Amino acid sequence: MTVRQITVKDIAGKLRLHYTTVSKALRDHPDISPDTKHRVLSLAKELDYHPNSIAKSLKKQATSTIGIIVPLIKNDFFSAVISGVEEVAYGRGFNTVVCQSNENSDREAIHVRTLISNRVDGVLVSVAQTSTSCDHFRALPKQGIALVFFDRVCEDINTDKVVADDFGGAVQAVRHLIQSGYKKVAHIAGPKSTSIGRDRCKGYVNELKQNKIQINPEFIIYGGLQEDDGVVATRKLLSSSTIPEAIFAVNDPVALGAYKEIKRNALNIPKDVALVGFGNNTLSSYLDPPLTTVTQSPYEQGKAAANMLLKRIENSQSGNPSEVKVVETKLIIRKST
Amino acid sequence: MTVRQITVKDIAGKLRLHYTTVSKALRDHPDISPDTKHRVLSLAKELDYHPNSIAKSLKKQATSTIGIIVPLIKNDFFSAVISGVEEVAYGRGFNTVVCQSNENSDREAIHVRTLISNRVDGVLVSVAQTSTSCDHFRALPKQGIALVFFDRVCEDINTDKVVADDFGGAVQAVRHLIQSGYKKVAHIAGPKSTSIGRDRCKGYVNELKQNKIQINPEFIIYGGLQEDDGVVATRKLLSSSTIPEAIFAVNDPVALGAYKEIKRNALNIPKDVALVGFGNNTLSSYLDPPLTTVTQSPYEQGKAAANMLLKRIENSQSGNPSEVKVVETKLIIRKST
DNA sequence: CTGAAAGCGCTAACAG
DNA sequence: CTGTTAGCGCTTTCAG
Repeated sequence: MTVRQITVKDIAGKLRLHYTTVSKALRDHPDISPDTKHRVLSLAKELDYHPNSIAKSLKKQATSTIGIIVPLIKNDFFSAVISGVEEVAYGRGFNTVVCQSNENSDREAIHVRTLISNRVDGVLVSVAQTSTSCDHFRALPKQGIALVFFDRVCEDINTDKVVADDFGGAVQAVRHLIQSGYKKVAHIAGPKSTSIGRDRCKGYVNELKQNKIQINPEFIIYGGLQEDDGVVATRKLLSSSTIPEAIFAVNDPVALGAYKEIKRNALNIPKDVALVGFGNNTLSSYLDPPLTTVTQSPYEQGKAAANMLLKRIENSQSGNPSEVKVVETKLIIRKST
Repeated sequence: MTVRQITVKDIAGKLRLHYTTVSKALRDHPDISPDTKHRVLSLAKELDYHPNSIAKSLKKQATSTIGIIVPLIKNDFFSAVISGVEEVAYGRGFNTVVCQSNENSDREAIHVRTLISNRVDGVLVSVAQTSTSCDHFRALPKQGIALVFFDRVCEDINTDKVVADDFGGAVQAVRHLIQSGYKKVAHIAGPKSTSIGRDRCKGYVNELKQNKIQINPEFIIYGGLQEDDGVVATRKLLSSSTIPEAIFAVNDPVALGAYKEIKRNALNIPKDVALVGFGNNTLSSYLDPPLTTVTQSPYEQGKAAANMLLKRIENSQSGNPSEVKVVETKLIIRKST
């Protein structure tokens, strides 16, 4: 007993009209008389007619759908970005499809392929940390699909981007540590393959130099972007010959790992080791002590990215040069420093 | 310079074959000779052919896509459910579309309509707290679209469901409080319109009765499911004539609100007021003191719900009676009690 | 104002 | 083994 869904033909049949007439009436086309429009509309409601957007998309060669690829939705930075994107997309009649890469490059490539097959009109992406190459994204522009990166971007692909001021945020964080009197400041850095990893590390190095502090290579530990990576890096730092007085972590999940490992060693934050994160994830304000960190307005980033993408979609012919939007960051000082 | 995407016809033209032959070759149909298959496949790769799933779906009258409607993805209970759903959906060749209701019944109804228009094969939903009526979901089964509820379910719609043992979990939580010596146990209850609100409240009432403790109506405060609701309810409890010795909150976000309000009043948890949540959200283990709560295996719930849904989709004709799967809950005792 | 015809890209049934 | 034909549900163009 498969239920066949109602189509324009069904309603045309009952009304003894041609189905194209019905189609026009449903779309409020000026051709059609108010009377027939009314009859069509009321029968449509009565029969519970739902237009088939599959068919419409096929005909129109456009789906009014955008894809969003993020590493992990449970990271509340990304959840907030998604909400921002939805806000503007829905407001302009677009739908969204959210895809998680799980920080996995292969999964990411599969999502790209699926989104192309589903003929989305545009894609927003924040790159997985295991994606050393960005080649799998090139298919998008090649297929005429708009592409905007946010947060973790691919520098060697020439498209619009939205990023936080990663360099500036890192500078603020490190400056605050130095001004608070910490001399031996270490950095748990993100993967060199990610833009945020590189830029935040540059900010760290730059600010130390500004303060004429010698860069100690043992104080820069490279790793991933998750909690576990913070644990591992901190273990290394705490077992080295000179223990740092303060740690600047590439992001809040990593800072959380550091936090746990520092506590596990029965050390006091900030007396023994001060700690700064990046991202202002919800969790950070609940730690004991609450974490000093850098906000990066994820909701605004999401809205900005969606607006850029829709602009590209709506005038796809224009070859405007690509834009990079940088959103402000701000240091939030709490008790961990 | 709109880029037209490659179709079967393009590759057929270059190979001087009929496009249906190409279509079959692409799908590895036994009709086609290995030689032509090979030529087709390699040209497809060379031209960067991406099959148009829109067209395929239209023809097949099936999209291999399931929709998931959740209140808020930033709640990590739901993020974890989504991951579980994705795990099984991807494994069986299905795609997912994640929709947030933002706890808003109207938004939820819009999502339902959009999903129907997009002809998804099935929908998974956890109901928004403002949805007092479930009527907007009835269109789904009526249109022949499979429907499975999880976590927050609609009891008056006859479909498959996956729920935690809400009653049992509440009983465990309250029993633990009583056994720990707390006599005056209050409950911050969820909306009566939600299944979790009702069932957890029943568990609370039941366990008090089991212990011959008089139910004090002033100790049951009804509210929503978010942090703010916990704040408001706690304010009420703390300003009443008799202050409770312990609070059982309907879920972790509400418990978090309670936690904040208790601390704001400079009261000690658990000495002045003990606190139990429900859900084991990530945050709960980081509070000070860490929160005693009830786990409900969100990842497993997601997998179970997806499996039930796919089973319905794959044998849509069979009118098997609807199933309700109950997943175990377990009390996690931390320092807040 | 309404109807007819064509086509979006694909698959399925049937013919050669 | 390959080709032909028809059609999924809709929109668009052109006739009536």
